[in-house]
Parts: sequence; C-alpha cells; structure tokens
Amino acid sequence: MKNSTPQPEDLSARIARAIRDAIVEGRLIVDERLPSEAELSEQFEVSRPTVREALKRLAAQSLIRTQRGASGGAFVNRLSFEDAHAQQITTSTLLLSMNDVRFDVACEARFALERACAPLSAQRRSADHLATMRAEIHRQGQPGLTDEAFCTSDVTFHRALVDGAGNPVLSYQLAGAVEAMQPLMNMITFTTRSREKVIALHQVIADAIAEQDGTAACAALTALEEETQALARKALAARAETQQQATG
Amino acid sequence: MKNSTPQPEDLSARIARAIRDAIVEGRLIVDERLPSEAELSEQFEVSRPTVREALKRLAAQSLIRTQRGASGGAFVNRLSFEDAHAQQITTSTLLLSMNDVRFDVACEARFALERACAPLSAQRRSADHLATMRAEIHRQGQPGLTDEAFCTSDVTFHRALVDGAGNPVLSYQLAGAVEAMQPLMNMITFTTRSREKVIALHQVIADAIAEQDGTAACAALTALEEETQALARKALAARAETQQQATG
DNA sequence: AGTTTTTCATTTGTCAGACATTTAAAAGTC
DNA sequence: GACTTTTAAATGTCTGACAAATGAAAAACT
Repeated sequence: MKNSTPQPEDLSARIARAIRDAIVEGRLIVDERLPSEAELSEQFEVSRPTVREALKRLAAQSLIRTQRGASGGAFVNRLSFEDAHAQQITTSTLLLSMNDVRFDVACEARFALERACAPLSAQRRSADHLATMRAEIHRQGQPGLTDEAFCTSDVTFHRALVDGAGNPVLSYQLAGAVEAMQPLMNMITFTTRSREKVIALHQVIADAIAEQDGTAACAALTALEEETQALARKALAARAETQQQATG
Repeated sequence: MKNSTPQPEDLSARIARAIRDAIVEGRLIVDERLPSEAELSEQFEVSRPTVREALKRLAAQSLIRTQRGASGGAFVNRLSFEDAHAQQITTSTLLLSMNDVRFDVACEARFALERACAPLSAQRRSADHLATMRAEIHRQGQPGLTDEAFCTSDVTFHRALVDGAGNPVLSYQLAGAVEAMQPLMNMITFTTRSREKVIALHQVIADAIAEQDGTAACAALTALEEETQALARKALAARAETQQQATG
C-alpha cells in the first residue's frame, strides 16, 4: 500500500520536469528565453520562490542559464561538451565511491573502453596528442614525484590517448571511466619498480600510437591492465594485513 | 578587465558547491543528515529561501533527498546506478541534439564502445541476456513494425549485449552512447531490405555471443556499423534532395 | 545632428515572516 | 501493554518587499 503513491513530487520538481521535457522535446530551443519568473508563476499558478526552485534545479543540470537585468531572464543553455564532461566526471566519481565498486570492476571497464579508442587514436592522433603522451611519460620518470602526481600524470596520458581518436563523443563518454579511476588509483603505493613497469608500457603504447599500430596499442593496454590489477591486489592484500594486525 | 570576475556565483550556487564538495570529499557520508534549513541559513548567513535553492540544486543531481516531518530533513543520497544511468542518458541525448553532432561521429563512438564490451559479453553473458537478444531479433522480423519500434528493439538488443559483460560500470558508461543514438536513428527510414540486413547481422552477433566468440561478435559489429553508416548516408542524401526540390 | 549622460523600467537575487503539511516521538488514556 | 491524542520539528509554500544589474529610452549637451 505504501508504494501506491511512491512520492508525490514537489511542485518545484513538477515544474522543473515540465520545462525539462519542453527542452528535451525541442519545444524550447537553444538560447530561447523562458518567460520571466513572474510570468511562470502565473502560468503554473505557484509563487515565485517555487518557480525559482524549479529553475535552480534546471540550472544545476546546465539546462538553463540566467541573466539579471532588463532583457535578462532564463535562457535555454547549449549543453557544451565541457559542461557535460565535468558533470560526467563528478557523477562517475561519486558512483564509484558511494557504491563500493570493486577496483577490478572499474579497472576492467576503463581499459576495455580505452582499447576501443586505441585503433582510432592510432589512425588519427595529432602531433600534439603524441607530444602530450611523451611529455607525461617523461614526467612520470622524474624522481621525487609523489604517488598522487604520478596518478594525475597517468590520467593526462590516457586522456591524450582517448582524445587522439578525434571523436568528441568518445572523449566525453570516456571521461568518466578514466578520471573517476583516479581516487581508486590513489590507494595504490607505487614502488620504483612498479613505476618503471608502468612507464615502460606507456612507452610501448605511445610508440604503437606513433606508428599507427592500433593492435599493438591494444595489446599494451591489456598488459597495462594486468599490471594495474596486480598492483591493486598487492595494495589490497597489504591493507588487509595491516587491518588484521590492528584488530588482532 | 571584464574577465577578472567571470561570473560572481550566486549565493545559492556557492552554498550548493560547498555542500557538494563536502559530499565528494567524504566529509558528509551516505545517509548522513544535513543540518536543517534553518540551521544552514544561520551557518551560511543567508535566508532560508536561498538555502532551499541550494538544496534543490543538489537534489536535481540526486546528491541529496529530502523528507518532511519530524526527524525529516535533507540526507546525503546514495547515487544509484539507476539514477546515474538515467542522468547519463538525458545528458547524452541533449548533448547530441544541441551540438548538431554528426551521425557518423556518434555512430562511430557507439560501435567502438560496443566492440569493447563484446569480448566480455561473449565470456560471461547469462542465458537471460542471450534470450533477450534472440527475442528482440524475433520482434525485429515482425511485419508491420514501425521504424520507431524497430529502433527501440534495436536499443534493447544492444543493451542486452552490453549488460552481458556483467560489469555495471561498463553498462553505465555505455548507456549514454547506446540510448542517445535512438533519436538519431529515428531519422532513418528502414526499408524491408535494410531491416533484413540488420537482423541478419544481429543474428550473427547473437550466435557469436552464444558460442563465446568475441572476435566474431566484434567483426559483426563492425559490419553492422558500416551498414548503419551507409543507411544514414542514404537517408541524409534523400533529405538533401527533398530540400533541394522544395527550394528549387 | 550627433554624442554623451541620465533616468527608468524590467528582471533576477535576496530577505523576512508567516502558514500549511507531514511525520515521528512524546504524552495521555483505556 | 496497546491504542489514541497531542505536540514539536521539519520541509513545502506563499506573500510582499527591497537590492542589484542591465539594457533601452529619454534627456542633456556639444
């Protein structure tokens, strides 16, 4: 009986939904101005604060932007790849951290997706992308680099690989998978030896991309995945042992 | 000089950001209750409506949920895969439609990502996933099926393929790529002949997945990509011709 | 006439206070 | 002890107001 009315939606939620539907269905187009808050409150027969709450909901999703002053108002926002990118990353990050997603699951997803990009990137990467990859490899070899900085560089390297495919949709979709891994990677303590292995594989990948050899890049990515998984297992085991010492 | 203060963020945006950061950085954990709106307005030294606007922003991103009554309030929400899934789809759909992303770009991304799933799906798919795929193939062969229904079935088929990989992170990341294509696919008019080709390739994919042959599934996906791209080119050309007739 | 300055109306941003509604816990009753 | 009633706390909503930004029209000036 409880679920007959799951959750009578708030007025502001209903209004937000109505406007969102109008945008998604194309009844409101990009840069079109919405009625003023006063007009909206008349149309929906609610108070202005309620309308405002609805508009803030939409603003939070980058669906509208607001401007003050005469001829200001709320405008349908062109959702940019940049905005979508950022949203994707925070959503993915939270998703992984809040649901206790196992490292190996996230890692598998990440490398599977990257392998999807490798062949395209091998074909199309610009000199810039390649230069970024090589620069990051160099950075990763610097002594005295913290683990966190190493991970950040790792992400930059892989993003260059993905962006090399020259497909913005692909870059957008991959953003979450690549960047959201960083907090998980930070669990790992990278020894000098393990860094050397990772860097060597990065080198193989960069070389393969340079020679437009997608197959080789995929193979190196697979090797890197196995190496990463092994490192994570080791970190996890070490952590378990520490905990056992603490409790026992 | 204009960019020195790019856009003085609203109070409600600032407060939302502060709380969001607290959640992302783990200072607020799942199911933890936030201070009441009255307390928040004191802490941030703003009025309750402003606090409420901030909370609505967070609610729009499924970061919090609110409950009325005594011992009610705003609680940090566990971002579920389901919620994230839904958000991803609407974001991806809007992104594609608002930025005039070319069909071939979106299509390329979609199939590249699906090929990343195919080997995993071939290894792990359950009987259920396979049954869904076969059922959709059968549905696609039914006469009198509208183009829209055909596309819907196509999406269901491909989602089963992706879900077969048994990696929820992968399923989540792929959701946008697969589902957001549907509006684009609906441009295409499927002739009986073209449907037959698509169905035949679906059959090849399903068989490959059944026999745990990831390589064959990938090959069939590539063939399906080429077929889809060809159909889209045809639809585009036909549209261009119609327009020329209208204007000329 | 042309240009600059001022005024003004519009619109969002913010605030204060009030009431309605929901809900769980406390108090009261049998 | 089990049930009912009361109560307090919290969100949901409304009204009315003022502040601040901004573009356009009006006015003033050259």
